Amino acid sequence: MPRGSNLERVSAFNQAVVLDLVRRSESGMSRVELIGATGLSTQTVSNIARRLLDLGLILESGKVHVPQGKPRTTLIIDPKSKYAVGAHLDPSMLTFVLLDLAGTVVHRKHLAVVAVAGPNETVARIADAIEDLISETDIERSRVLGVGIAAPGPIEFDQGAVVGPPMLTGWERVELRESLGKATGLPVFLDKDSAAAAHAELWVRDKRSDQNFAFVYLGSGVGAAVVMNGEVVRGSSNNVGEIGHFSTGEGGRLCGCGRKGCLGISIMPVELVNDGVSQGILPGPVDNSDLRQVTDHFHKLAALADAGDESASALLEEAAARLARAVEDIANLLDVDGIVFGGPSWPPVGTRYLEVLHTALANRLAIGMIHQVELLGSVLGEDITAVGAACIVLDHVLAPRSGGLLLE
Amino acid sequence: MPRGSNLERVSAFNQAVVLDLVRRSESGMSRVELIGATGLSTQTVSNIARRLLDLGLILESGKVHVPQGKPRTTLIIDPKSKYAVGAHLDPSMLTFVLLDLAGTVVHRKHLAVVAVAGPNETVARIADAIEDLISETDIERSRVLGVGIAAPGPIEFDQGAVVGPPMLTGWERVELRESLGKATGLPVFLDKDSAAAAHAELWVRDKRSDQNFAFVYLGSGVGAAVVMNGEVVRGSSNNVGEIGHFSTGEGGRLCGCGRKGCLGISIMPVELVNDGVSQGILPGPVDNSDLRQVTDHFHKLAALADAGDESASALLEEAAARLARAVEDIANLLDVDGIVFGGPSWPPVGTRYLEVLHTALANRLAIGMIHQVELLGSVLGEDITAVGAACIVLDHVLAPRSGGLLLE
DNA sequence: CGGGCTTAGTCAAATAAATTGAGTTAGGGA
DNA sequence: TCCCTAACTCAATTTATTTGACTAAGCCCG
Repeated sequence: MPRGSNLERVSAFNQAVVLDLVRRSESGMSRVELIGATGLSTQTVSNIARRLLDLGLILESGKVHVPQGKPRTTLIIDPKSKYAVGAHLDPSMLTFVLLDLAGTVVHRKHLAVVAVAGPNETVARIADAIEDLISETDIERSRVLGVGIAAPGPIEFDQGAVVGPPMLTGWERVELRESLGKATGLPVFLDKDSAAAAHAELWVRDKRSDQNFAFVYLGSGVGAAVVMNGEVVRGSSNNVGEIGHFSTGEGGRLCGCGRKGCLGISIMPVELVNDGVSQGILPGPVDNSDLRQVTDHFHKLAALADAGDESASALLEEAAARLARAVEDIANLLDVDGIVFGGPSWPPVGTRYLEVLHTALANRLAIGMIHQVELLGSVLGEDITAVGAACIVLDHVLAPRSGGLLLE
Repeated sequence: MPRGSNLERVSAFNQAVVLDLVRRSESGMSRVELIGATGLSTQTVSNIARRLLDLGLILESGKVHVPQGKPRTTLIIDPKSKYAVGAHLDPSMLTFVLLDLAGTVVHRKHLAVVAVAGPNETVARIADAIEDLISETDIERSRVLGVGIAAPGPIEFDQGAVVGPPMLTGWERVELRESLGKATGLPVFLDKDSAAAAHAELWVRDKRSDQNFAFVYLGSGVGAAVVMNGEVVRGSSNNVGEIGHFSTGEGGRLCGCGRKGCLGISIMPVELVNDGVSQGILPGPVDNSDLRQVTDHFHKLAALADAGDESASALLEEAAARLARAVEDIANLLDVDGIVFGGPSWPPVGTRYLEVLHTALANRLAIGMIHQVELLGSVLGEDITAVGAACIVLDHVLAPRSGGLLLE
């Protein structure tokens, strides 16, 4: 439904715009700079600054001397005013981070996933971990805005439920948002791991409203997220980016879906590790259900390749080539100005994959004649998903969204 | 840049929202209905309605009697108040339509493309055709808001230039917007054929802000457009949807890019026709550069298949199967709630393709367990692109865009 | 070292939008 | 005919941004 807007919305939106600018600026912003950046009048910015100061969200820090005239008063975010918890429910590991308003990780925590534990028990363990995470710092609980939790897709966003991630047995339709909300007493935001990672990336990169990129997420499986005009695209059910069965051209491993060369099966760590074992590159056997062990072996495989093992390199390069084919299609379809790669499985193989990607995609992109398409590894490491989950909370509460102006 | 908003913007936006609702409603809307649909207050809607009446854009038509109380006054768009020209620059044909504000085609015109004529001469012919299109009706020129022109991608949107469509020789970097603007004295909007078609589809379908669909455009080649939240996604350079080299799995024709089974080469009419000729299904030879002839033969091929010719059917079904593979990937990536097919080459093969698509994609979509993904043929026929080009003009001038609330 | 200049930012009044509440209009039913 | 309801409008109020006058804080220069 196309809905109207009103003054209250405008006010809230403008305040969010200003707060967001201050929050994202490395070293604070003066009121004049905000005027330039927002297009708002002097007085409006002055009023909004006053309001945010009263709310305790921002602080007046030093002054910046300009060649002439009165020095500018720098406004900075008060990092200690609000916090957000981010959790990453990965089949191989549970990660928790506590972020302050400036986006700094204040505290973090890891927990092993107990495969036999059912959802109920796991939710209780997550709630306990979050409780510990907060209490181990001296932060007042009331300053915590909420909990963001990232899980493998697909998800039922409206119900806040995990539907049945391939690697988590017994997790068919678990209403994570409600149960975790009850257990913690905090607002809970559930989202896909890839979408969370894209939020983290969006936070780290320059915030420009004209940002268009796809985020390719490598974890136990593969997923993607799409960022258009500086916002993570949500799709009709918040399940954008299910690229596990993307076609990667001819040949390849036989996928469970009955076809060959699906992207997921071509680059999943567990598959590469199994091939590595059967080719005698890695020591075996590997228990495929023990994802911690798979991850370790995957790191070993990458290390071997880096050390010059030809067979290990060949395995990884075949995977990267298939990834390149999928990325080419994604870039051509979406007309992005960059593809960012990240996720738990990215760091060990990132450098190698990027080389293959650059070579494979040179002159391959349809929009190549109009503009460049950058290929980048995320600067964020293995915590990216949990950090992103916390960013979702911060963004939801604080950030200006284009739809935020509309009524209802 | 994240920019603020102000009251003036809100006012203009709300007015656009109301006008858009009235324009899209089949039989008009009363003020109360508008209040419900927009979330605005009684008085605001009353004021906006007054303003639009004064501008002559809407009319008070009849009254609707409700069980009790004062009857509702129906507001309808005044179709004759404004018009827009839509042009479709296709390698095989030039199409022109004149749309009124209600979206009805008031007048249309076709022109053969003269292959040997260069861009300059063609632009002059287009301008003449537009002049004729308007003057052949008794519509005042001042009521024409502008000209939308759809061309095969990729395009340079900022310069309003066609870059070099595969089928139009001599059209490297032609600044169509400027030259046509000078020739006609009207504002010109250049866009990709697939994006234009998506605009037309968006106009015809229920306008719901939660619309998410991909439009697959079959013309001389293949393209796509993406609609998210009721808006056509523009990408970083307005070149979303270059899916000509999408991978469609194993095998297939050898593409000019050196790989097999690219989507474009797999379903382009010219390729299917050539195969039809070489297999003796169609009479030959066919001059591949004469796209009118190719189109005719393509229709013949479809007719043969419909008449029961096994070889013709096999050709088309192989093409449809490859299209299905690409569509699966697109749907999974974008989490759309539907895929709409259309474009000049769609009508003859639509029914047949849809059957194949339905069968091929049943149980194939990752989001299938969350929600249905509809596969639909566009109800708009061969004029869809030209109509869409005109819709772009109307939308640009009249429709509320989420970004329209922001300053600058 | 004080006046002039420039830039940053605030106070107060004006403006413009939506909202609120009272009042009017137009029908149906008892 | 009177009462009730729903649709709509008029007038006053609220709330946001904007505009214009003013203050604050530094530098330059005579």
